[in-house]
Amino acid sequence: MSRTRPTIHDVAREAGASIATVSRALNGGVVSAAARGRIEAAVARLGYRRNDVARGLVTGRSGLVGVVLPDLVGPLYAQMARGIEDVLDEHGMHAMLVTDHLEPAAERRAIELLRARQVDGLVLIGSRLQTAELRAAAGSVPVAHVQRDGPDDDAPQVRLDDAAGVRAAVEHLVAAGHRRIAHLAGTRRDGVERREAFLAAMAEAGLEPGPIVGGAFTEEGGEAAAAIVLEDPDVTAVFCASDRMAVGLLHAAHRRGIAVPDDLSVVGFDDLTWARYLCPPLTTVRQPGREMGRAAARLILGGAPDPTEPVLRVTPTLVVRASTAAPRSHDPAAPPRMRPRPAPEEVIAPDIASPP
Amino acid sequence: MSRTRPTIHDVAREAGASIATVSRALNGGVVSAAARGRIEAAVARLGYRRNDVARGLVTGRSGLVGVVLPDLVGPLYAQMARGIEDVLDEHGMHAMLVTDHLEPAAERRAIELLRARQVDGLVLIGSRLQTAELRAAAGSVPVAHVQRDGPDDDAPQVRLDDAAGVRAAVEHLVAAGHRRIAHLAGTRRDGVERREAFLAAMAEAGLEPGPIVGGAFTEEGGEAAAAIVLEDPDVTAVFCASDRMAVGLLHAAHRRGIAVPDDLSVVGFDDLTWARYLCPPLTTVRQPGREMGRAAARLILGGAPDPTEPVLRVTPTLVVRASTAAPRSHDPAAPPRMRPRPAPEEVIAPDIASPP
DNA sequence: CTGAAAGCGCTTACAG
DNA sequence: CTGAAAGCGCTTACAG
Repeated sequence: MSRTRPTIHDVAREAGASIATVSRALNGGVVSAAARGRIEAAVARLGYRRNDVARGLVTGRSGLVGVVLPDLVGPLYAQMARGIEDVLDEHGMHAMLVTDHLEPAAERRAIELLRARQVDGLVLIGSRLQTAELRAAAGSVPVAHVQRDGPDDDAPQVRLDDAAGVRAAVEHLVAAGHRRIAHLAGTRRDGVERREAFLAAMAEAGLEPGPIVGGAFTEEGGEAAAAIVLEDPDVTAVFCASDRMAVGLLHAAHRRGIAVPDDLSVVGFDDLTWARYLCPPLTTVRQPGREMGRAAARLILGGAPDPTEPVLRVTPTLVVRASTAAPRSHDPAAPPRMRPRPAPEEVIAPDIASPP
Repeated sequence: MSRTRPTIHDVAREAGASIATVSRALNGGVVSAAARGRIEAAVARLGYRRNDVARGLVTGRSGLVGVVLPDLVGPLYAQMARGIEDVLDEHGMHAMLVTDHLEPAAERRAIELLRARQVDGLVLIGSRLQTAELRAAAGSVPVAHVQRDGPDDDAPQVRLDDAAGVRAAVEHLVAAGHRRIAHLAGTRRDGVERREAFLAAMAEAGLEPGPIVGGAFTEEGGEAAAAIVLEDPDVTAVFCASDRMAVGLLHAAHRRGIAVPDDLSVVGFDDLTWARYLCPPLTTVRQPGREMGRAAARLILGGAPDPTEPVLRVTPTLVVRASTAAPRSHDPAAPPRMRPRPAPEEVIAPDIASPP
């Protein structure tokens, strides 16, 4: 049992062939049946495995696609990564994932690190880099974007059809009878696009938009924005630019004794895995992360992108659950809308002793 | 603008030095200040980046740790991955993540793929492989396990102190006044260990264990198991081996009109990110995934493991939320426990047309 | 402090 | 069908 792993030379010696012949046998080249047999036997006997790093050095292809994404813990990006892996797998390639936590400096570092590892392509999720910064970091490595946050250029990208999703959400609320609809808007690029789509959809419905409050795409952002929106007593529905903001809104509403959906209808955006478990289960626009990942991987593998239309749009789906309903009729005799409840308690046990 | 990336030879020529000197300059070796200056200028001018693949070939170290994990979409494993990256980062190393979706064949493939990429170590999360299978696949690459599902051997591993978590959960329920406590048990190894810990904790409390039903660690598994457990009218509390099972139980209880926590207290296990958003927010045992990942990475980087005690135990925390309360007193005049409610509706909009 | 040379483990024309 | 040779981009003793 040698300490060091067998190389192609060991196989060649064991099989009585040259390393060139072993290499050909290993890669499906033309080799006599006899030689192939001896080589396969030697490989098995030695437990030989090809060193893909050395191979990549000479072929100039690593078989790796670098993926930089904000994080893995939010289910959406993880689903995108899964979609990328789906199609890479079909091509015998693999993904190398690096997170940047939405920091441009970290994104640049991630790209350079991936480049140093000789990735054959790069999928950037939610990239914030400008065209020039990106060119400097990625050099000549092919890049495909998913829901790019920075400005477009001719790099191929897949985007959600945000406008279609927003329109479906607004139409759903309008059809239910809502007239004054507020919006919790995100400050990132897709948040801005959703906000514009919200305004367009409201105009299309012949309605004045309700209050619009911007914030981070997070629970806290949603809670802060909700505090403002809920001041307006005529608002009967809120469209949130993300599920996480919707959670914050749900909290704020609960705290103020506003019942969802009886007093207030709420629509989210993304359909994160837990959206169906919320209280009440959230009506939301589903972002098909896995498919978006698949599409991006195909853009990378597909070779030259179509320069006339580098944007591939993916269509979202409205999922109707229990957080939306018809507005309560404006009966002045109806019970007051605000009846404060205590905040939900959460206690973390100070300590659990391990057994000694 | 050359089509091909500059190599160390280009830098050497540009700087009027040998590639050996350039290499030393790049790696912090002894180099005259003058040479260093010329080399740095040349690197900047050419936009040179070291090829880490070539470097790895000669140094025999890739700077990569392979991580194989069940999936990325469940937040727990993603958190473990994040913890691994935390400490790898501190050492200038990186993780390469491959998912196996709980399939042993996929796990073996993942390990071999990672080995072909010359990873310097392997972190296996929830590995199901036997000692011999693992040895065959991993060869001489150092391995550290997290919550290994297969049998132990002398490979270093980090495990949750499942028993301590279970004990805290049971003590919490007993202290609240519960006497008949059921258990939804998982069938994986940690599920079995939690089940045994449940029996031990009940015995310690001087109580008969309530019904114990096994199932998969999933929402469906929980729902199926719940159907059986809820047949027992004396059960006032259920301890679930995972949060996902608890979700299934919550659904089943809701469908039967059993109020949580008024009629039934529920405790989960894991504290997945959304556990706090459940209806009601779930009391659960928090599994510190990120810390477990950190610990595993340290095990890999730390060199020789301690063969006398290869298991590193991590302590969980009980998080008390709103799904547990004192049992309702057994007043025969109390309203009946069962009042069926309609299942929550979920409708997926058939289609959203994209703009043409 | 510096450079020529060997070598990491492979693939790929090029002759035979 | 097969092998000797060159080379992928780097690092590292070894002399100087």
